[in-house]
Amino acid sequence: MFVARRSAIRERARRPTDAELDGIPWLPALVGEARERALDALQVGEAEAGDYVCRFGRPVTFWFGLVDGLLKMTNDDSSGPAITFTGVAPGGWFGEGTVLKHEQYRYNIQALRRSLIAGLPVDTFDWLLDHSIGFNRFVMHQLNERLGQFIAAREVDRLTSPDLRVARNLAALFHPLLSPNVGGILRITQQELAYLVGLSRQRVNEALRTLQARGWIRIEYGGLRVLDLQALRAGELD
DNA sequence: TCATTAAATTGTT
DNA sequence: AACAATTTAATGA
Repeated sequence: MFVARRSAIRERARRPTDAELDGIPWLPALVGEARERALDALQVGEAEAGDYVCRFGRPVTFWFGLVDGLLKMTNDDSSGPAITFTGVAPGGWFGEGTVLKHEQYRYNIQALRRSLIAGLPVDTFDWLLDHSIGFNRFVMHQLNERLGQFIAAREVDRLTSPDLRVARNLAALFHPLLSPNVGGILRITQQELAYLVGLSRQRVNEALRTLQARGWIRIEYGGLRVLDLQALRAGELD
């Protein structure tokens, strides 16, 4: 329903299971009718690596969240090279800005690996905004945090040290509020991280070893473990 | 459950 | 970019 490969739409949306619902961080904030409406309207769909969840210029149909997998948010690459803005880890929801204004999507969301996407239709989103204080609180908090993210991203872009850029990007992926479900371990390959940060895999590999030597992370097969989130977010090297 | 094989990921040049 | 080494996943007895 809402996952497209190239231009073909694949129709495979279904109702979320209980386990998948547990991965939706704003659901506990809803009570009564609001909760019922949300449960009734929520859909989930699979996205293969490389699939687009939403594309630049398309009309807004859903507010999206990531249940499992990894996504990246990029700009429109029709007039230049693609630039990755940020990664989305499980538990993260995105697009509320454009959903609020009923505009077109201003970016692409692409799956970096097989992912499970949840979608809330815009009309349900609107209704919840009008009727649920808990929902408003979540969205407002989310907007505020995202603003902080973009300000921080400008600092990260200025960093000359690849090691620090990798560190800050990891910290962003681990953001506890936008990604509440990533407790301690982040399953991301060095190749994926390279795409995300905009460095070669070799350089990312080297950076990760530096960070590991510092005791900030521990490299594991197919992912890594964050040992010192505070250092990744603000720590200095040398 | 274990051994074998294929696939994915990491480490190096 | 290519290659080798390592780890995981899949398969079948």
